[in-house]
Parts: sequence; C-alpha cells; structure tokens
Amino acid sequence: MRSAAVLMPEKKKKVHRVTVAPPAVADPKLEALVREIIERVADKWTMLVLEVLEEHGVVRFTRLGELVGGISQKMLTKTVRQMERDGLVTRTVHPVIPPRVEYQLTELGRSLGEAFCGVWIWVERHGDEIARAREAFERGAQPRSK
Amino acid sequence: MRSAAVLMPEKKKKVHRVTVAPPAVADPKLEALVREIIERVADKWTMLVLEVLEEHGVVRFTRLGELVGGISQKMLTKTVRQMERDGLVTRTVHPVIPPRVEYQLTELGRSLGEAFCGVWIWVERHGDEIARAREAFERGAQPRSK
DNA sequence: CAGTATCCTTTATGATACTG
DNA sequence: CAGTATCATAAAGGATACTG
Repeated sequence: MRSAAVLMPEKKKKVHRVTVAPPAVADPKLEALVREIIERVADKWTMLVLEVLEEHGVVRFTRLGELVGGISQKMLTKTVRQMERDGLVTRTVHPVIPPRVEYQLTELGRSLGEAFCGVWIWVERHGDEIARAREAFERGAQPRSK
Repeated sequence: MRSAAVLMPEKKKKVHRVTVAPPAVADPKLEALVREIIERVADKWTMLVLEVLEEHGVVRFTRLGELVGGISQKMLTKTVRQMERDGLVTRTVHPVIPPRVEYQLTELGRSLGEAFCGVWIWVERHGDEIARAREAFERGAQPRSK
C-alpha cells in the first residue's frame, strides 16, 4: 500500500455513522492506518494466526504452523514478525537446546480479534445473501438498464 | 485464496467470545466465507469504493474513480464487478449517448460497511499503540529471552 | 463515458535446502 | 526446533491504447 497516493483528489474523511459510536470526523492518517490494518489482517495468514492464538494461548512456532495449517515456514515467520512488530503478539525465546520459542497474543492482539467479531457476525448473518447474489449474477442479472 | 486448503490439519472452529454476541460453534464453510470476505474487502480498493458510495450515494463510473483516488480504470472495473457480483452494489446502465452507468450500495453493502465499523473504531482507539509498538520493535526490543 | 485488451512491474506466497 | 536464504511462480496492480 505504499504507492497509494497518486491522483488522490483530496480524500475527505467520512464517518461510518453507525449505532456503535460516533467517531466524529477522522483524519487521513487514521484512514491510512485503518486500511493498513485491514490489509494486514487480510494478508491470508494474520487472521488465522490470531485465531489460533486466541484458542490455544501460548503456542510454539512449529505447533503454531500445524494449527494454522497449510502455511509455509517462511510465511509463518513473516506473519508472526509483523504481528510482533505491531504489538499483537509477544515472542518469548527460551535459551535451551533445542530452542523453544513461544508466541502469545497481547491484550492489543486480543482486542483486535474482538474488533473483527463484527465482521464475523456479519458474515454469519449475510453469508447466504452473498451466495444467492452470486448465483443470480452468474445467471446473468447484470445487463439491467433503466 | 483459492489454494488455501493444502495441509490443513482439521481446522476446528473457534468462537471469538466477545461482548457482542455468542455465535456458538461455527462451521468451516463459514470460516472460509469469513476469510473470503475479509480478503475481498482488503483487496486495496473495495473498502475505499464502499466508503465513497456510503458518502455519495449514487455515483457514476468515472466520478467514482475520482472520488476513490489513485485507482486505475482496470482495478475500478474489477472492484465494482466483484462488489456487484457479491450483491454489495447495484449497477444501473442508462442507454444513452454517452453512456451513463451509476453505482449504488445495496442494503447488504451498507450493512457490510457497518460491520467494519468495529475495526475502524478499534484503529481509532489503538492506532497509537501500534505506532508505539513499531517504534519499540524497530529500536530492537525483539531478543527478549527468558 | 465506460469500459476492454495488453503489456509490464511489484508483491505475495510457495518449495526447498541449509544452519545455530 | 526455529528459523534463514534462495529460487520460482502466480496473483495483484498499474500504464497505456483502443472501442461502442
């Protein structure tokens, strides 16, 4: 998301006026961070790692990979490093042989998981609508003119 | 996200037990859809388009691109097509010359925006914590052993 | 105007081999 | 065990030209 601002015609801030809380008018810095966080969480593995750690608490590197499933060492390392950098997890190295490294969610990490709960619930509630919309679209509902 | 299930060792379902609501035990299909939706919304443009449409209501193709800012025609087309397919927006073609195509959020689209409000609020609330965590990490707070 | 078609670059992810 | 290093591929994204 580095090269985003190219033609940006003055991105004004909008507020999702919802029931939860009235965030007033946010600033562009915040908007950027929001997108960054969403992108991060959407990077195919972060969310999964977050879920596994929510379920299992303290988990070692290899075990974490097994629990996540289908992830390469490389991506697992990258993902937990990012999460550590963002303060979402703690990484504890036990200087023993063989090495023992344990990962655990921080309070920040846990709260992020909760924040996404709204999305989770939304999908539970509207997932079938999407499925139906797709079927309709595939059947060719596009060319509606007026 | 097509080739996800590779070595997946029986992905059991976890529930973000939060304050919002107790979703009971979800199924793998749901989990997959959740990730799919998150991935979609995180594809760099969907969220932005969603926000613009929330703010402006009915918007034409080119205008939408301007409001989003920095998006290529190709990606804009792709993004709105996906959103249309998922039932998040409606696409209305007015058979006039020059063509006039208007996009608008559906109720489903609006509700998705609201669902992500939790994330938005989380970032507003914890964005600075992440910033501080990054600074600390960059300064070299990693090699904590125990 | 609202796209579609192409070509090209960057980034994400994977597979594999190697190490303290 | 917990990585790192390297090679290779695919998908995302962007730039540009063209069209009904």
